[in-house]
Amino acid sequence: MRYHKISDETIRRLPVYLRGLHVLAEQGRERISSRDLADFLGLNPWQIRKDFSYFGEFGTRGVGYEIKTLIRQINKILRLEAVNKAALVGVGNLGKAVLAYPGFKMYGFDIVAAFDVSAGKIGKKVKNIEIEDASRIASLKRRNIRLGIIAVPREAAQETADALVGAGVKGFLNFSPCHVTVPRKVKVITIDIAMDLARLPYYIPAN
Amino acid sequence: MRYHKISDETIRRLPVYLRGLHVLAEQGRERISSRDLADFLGLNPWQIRKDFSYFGEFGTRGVGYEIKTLIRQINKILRLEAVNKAALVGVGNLGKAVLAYPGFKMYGFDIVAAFDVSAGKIGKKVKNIEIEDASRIASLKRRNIRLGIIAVPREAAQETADALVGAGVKGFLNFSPCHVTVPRKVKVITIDIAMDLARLPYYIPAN
DNA sequence: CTATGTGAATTTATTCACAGCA
DNA sequence: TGCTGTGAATAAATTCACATAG
Repeated sequence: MRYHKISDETIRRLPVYLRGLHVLAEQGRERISSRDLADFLGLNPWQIRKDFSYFGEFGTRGVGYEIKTLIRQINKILRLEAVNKAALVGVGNLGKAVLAYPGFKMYGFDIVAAFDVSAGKIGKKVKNIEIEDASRIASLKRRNIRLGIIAVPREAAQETADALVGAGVKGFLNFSPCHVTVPRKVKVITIDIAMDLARLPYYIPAN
Repeated sequence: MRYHKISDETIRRLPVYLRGLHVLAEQGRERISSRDLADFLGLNPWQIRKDFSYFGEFGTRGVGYEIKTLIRQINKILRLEAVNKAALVGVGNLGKAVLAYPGFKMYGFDIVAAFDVSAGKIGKKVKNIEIEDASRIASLKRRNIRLGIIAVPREAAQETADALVGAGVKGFLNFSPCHVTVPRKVKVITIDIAMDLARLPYYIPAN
């Protein structure tokens, strides 16, 4: 294997592989071929082999890939080996759903703090996490929390992002439907569920 | 302008443009240049001009684009001109957040039905929508609902997808963390919020 | 004989650079 | 002069095809 910078598209697919591999591991499966994995994930075998080849040779010719090895390697590439602590800002409907979402654990995420501006929510507990005043976001720095999740109304998104960046947060998921400006070094991934729905009618025949 | 099949990447960006243009329109702005729009959205001007050029010439050289015209044209391309009715399956935490999410209205979506399997939920109302028994999904056919949103646990995702397809649903958002198999003609867009969070640590410097 | 790993070919997407219109 | 619209150039991603290892 030669050196390659792993492309963003490959990085985007790694969690997809990881998700599928975890399901297969739970089912007690130990090995899988690129073809079977492709069928399971709805992708194609070349893509999978090419992606895997970017970060090493883990398969056995004539046999396939060992699932545990793959999981370990992908976790390593994505830096998911240690637990990643994250903070949520905005405990509305979406924020609560995020707190309750069971899927983060598989990737080693732990949401350990939650903030809101509403006096009615501050001090209450949701999923065993006490909601703190959003003005205390700065405390994330000494708590060594480097990931954030923004689930506030659009108008408050930029100031929330600024506060998180000020608190030393290095990357966050932004559920607010707008672009937020951050320093070059900070990574933002924006999710807008309505936007994804919005391109569905395009793909549907007129009648 | 010559004929071009509009690429999937361009289609993916159209809702982003739409979202920004709506905000600008609300602010009372009437015209905008590709450069200013690019700054506002965190994209670059060439991309925007190229994308717009795929479906017509709407700008005025030396001036820019009229916001209302752009909104109308993008809505037309994405088939968002008429109201699109949608049905939700799975009224858990995420499902409730989806029902309460205000962002769908901008794109002309109206969630008009909700289903769940839990006896404790059936018959109750959430956001003015009565939760129906999931076994009644077939009724979507005569109600002429062609879009679905799946927010059920992974184990139930495939059977839910099958039920929706059986009820004539042509496309759906899948929030369940797995691939679902559907006929060629049906479009599925999968959103897994944990997967997006999972690629964040990769982009964050080790320390 | 099977399934990986990977250069090469192809396709697709982005960026550039500038002609042309207001 | 300012900004659009778009071919051409570049870059990136996907797909193929097959040599190679077990």
